[in-house]
Amino acid sequence: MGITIRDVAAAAGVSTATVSRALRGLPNVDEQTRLRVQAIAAELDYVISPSASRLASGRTGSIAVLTPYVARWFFSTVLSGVESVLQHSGFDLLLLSVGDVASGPVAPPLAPRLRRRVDGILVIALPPNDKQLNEVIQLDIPVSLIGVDKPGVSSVLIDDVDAARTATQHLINLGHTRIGVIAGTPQLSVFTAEVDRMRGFTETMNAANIPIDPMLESYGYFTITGGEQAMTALLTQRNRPTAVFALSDEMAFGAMRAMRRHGLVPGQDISIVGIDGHDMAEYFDLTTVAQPVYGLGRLAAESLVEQIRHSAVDEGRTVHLPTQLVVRGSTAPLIT
Amino acid sequence: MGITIRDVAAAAGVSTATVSRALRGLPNVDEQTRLRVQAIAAELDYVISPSASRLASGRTGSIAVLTPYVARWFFSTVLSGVESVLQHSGFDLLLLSVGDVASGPVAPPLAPRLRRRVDGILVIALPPNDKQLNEVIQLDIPVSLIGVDKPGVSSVLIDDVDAARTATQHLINLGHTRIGVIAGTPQLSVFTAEVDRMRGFTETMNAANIPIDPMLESYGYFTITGGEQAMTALLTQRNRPTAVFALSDEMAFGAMRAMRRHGLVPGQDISIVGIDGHDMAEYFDLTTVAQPVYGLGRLAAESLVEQIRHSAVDEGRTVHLPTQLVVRGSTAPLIT
DNA sequence: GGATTGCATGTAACCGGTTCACCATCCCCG
DNA sequence: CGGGGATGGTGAACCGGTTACATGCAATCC
Repeated sequence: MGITIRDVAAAAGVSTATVSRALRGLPNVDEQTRLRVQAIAAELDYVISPSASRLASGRTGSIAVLTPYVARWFFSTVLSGVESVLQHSGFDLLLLSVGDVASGPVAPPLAPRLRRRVDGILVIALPPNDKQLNEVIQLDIPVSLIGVDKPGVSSVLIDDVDAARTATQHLINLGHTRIGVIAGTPQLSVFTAEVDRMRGFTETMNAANIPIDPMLESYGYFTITGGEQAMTALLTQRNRPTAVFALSDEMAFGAMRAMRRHGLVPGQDISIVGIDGHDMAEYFDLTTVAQPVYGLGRLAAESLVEQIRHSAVDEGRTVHLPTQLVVRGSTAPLIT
Repeated sequence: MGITIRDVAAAAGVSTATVSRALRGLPNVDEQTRLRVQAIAAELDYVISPSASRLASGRTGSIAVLTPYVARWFFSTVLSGVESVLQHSGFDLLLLSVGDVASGPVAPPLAPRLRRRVDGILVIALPPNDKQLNEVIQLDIPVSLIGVDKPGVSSVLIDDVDAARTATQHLINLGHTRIGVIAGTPQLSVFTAEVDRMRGFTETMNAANIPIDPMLESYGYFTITGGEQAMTALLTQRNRPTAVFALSDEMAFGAMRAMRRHGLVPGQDISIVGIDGHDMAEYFDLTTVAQPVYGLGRLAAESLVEQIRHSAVDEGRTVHLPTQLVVRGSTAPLIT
């Protein structure tokens, strides 16, 4: 039903081979011819058939984005960055949600949904030992990870140790010594970010010769309500912290709410700092170590596209993007 | 390089035609044969080539989702619902962001990115007269809208007039008569939701014989900071409202912040109600008329898939999903 | 001046499925 | 027992591009 390349070729008085070359900007086409072909293609409202092109060339022109959540801030923001790049790259963006938590009881297996279907895969923050992630890596398609690190696979993320160091040092610089921490889970999860952020905290405390009170460690499971409960636990200590480092902004939000419930004003009675640079952090006046989430997505997409275009086997390069301490009202000097 | 249907056919001792039918569950295949073919296909780790299949069949097996924003709550939540359906439907989900605001100065034209490329299109909350939306509708591909209404195009959304009625009536029932409203824009935008919600407000006020004070109408442009400014404007009136209806939850969040800045406690000093059922509404203890955002995405995806499968020309059906008033601490009876 | 090189273009064999026309059985029934 | 239908299966012509190879021709080289 549609216009085919043969129609264009006939109208232009050339062969289909020439049309194909002309429209794709390949060399060895006379500039005059190219212009004529382009003009006729436009006039005929010709659109190349992706299926035919893919079948013949073996390239799919698509990149898959795998994410455990579609609607959560971090993930959707990364996705947004990815999309902004792919939009102009000529690659189609296939969105797949994965992971146990995601929709539906049992997600269909990934391999058939990816093989012969995409030229590259971007994975957002799947734990480095995730079963599905390993499945994807076996596929022998270029893969780039976002927000996690895994040996042998290229990835884009922040230096989480450093980010935690910055946050902790900020509290120390303000004169705090009784510093609580809202971690993720009691037994450090397999997640690199969590492990690294805890390490940054510990290292910095040690370097400053400040004792870490195990009673001031609480767990917020990276959710708002978790953070609220964790802070509540900290507040019921006989000897409260004067400052708290939350491993993520969302947990910090919850913590701030807990403070208010207890009649405390964040930044005034207790200082709190988070990590992430969440959209709402400004609204909450939360001091945070911001990571360029959108930028992570952009950079990962850009480098994957390059990798595919040049079929460069950029295997395993890890790129760290810089973070930035954003000081707001939730942290203040210790009043003695 | 990959295994082709011919390999499977050879191994099973049948023709490619039979393999094709067997694997796709078409009739006229002996059950024994089907099982044998399936077993061999599995054993050979055969994956059908989508490009070849698409080229031959003319079906693309893909659905495009067009959205002006990827990372905003409403849009990403709808997207999540859509994804949860498509994941099990066998359709690939192509994500395209569109609209002026989106990434990049000039978005590439849509038609070439959609024609011959998708079997159906889902559009999230594009204004009904949007240029790109009209462009998409011209394409003669099944289209379903989410969150907006447009004559002749099927759509899934809530009854915005009714939602606003519910919110307003809730305030009236609590005894309030001096009711402010935080609208979107001064000149009602082309957006149906905005127009309808204002209508619901006006109608309900009129029905209750409560005068609408033009001084108590303010504009928040559907953003948090906009809502904050709008509320600030209302608070600087000589005669403050005792209750405020915000057309969206995000504007309500901003409004609540403005209240706190003025030393007022939402629900105690001034009641406020929003519309949306935003994720954070519970956190803010905001009374709201919740819409099933995730469900909108699911339903739209399901009906589009059905439409494509049966090539039913379900032209123009509008489905309204129910909303629910969720009463929280931000609204309370008027204290006289 | 004949051979070589380089460029623009044409020819046609793919890519890997889908599907239509057609055939062979086998069964049922008058 | 012969004809009419199902049923299960085959062969091959597509689908619409891409690309290796061949060709023609003018410019360049020794």
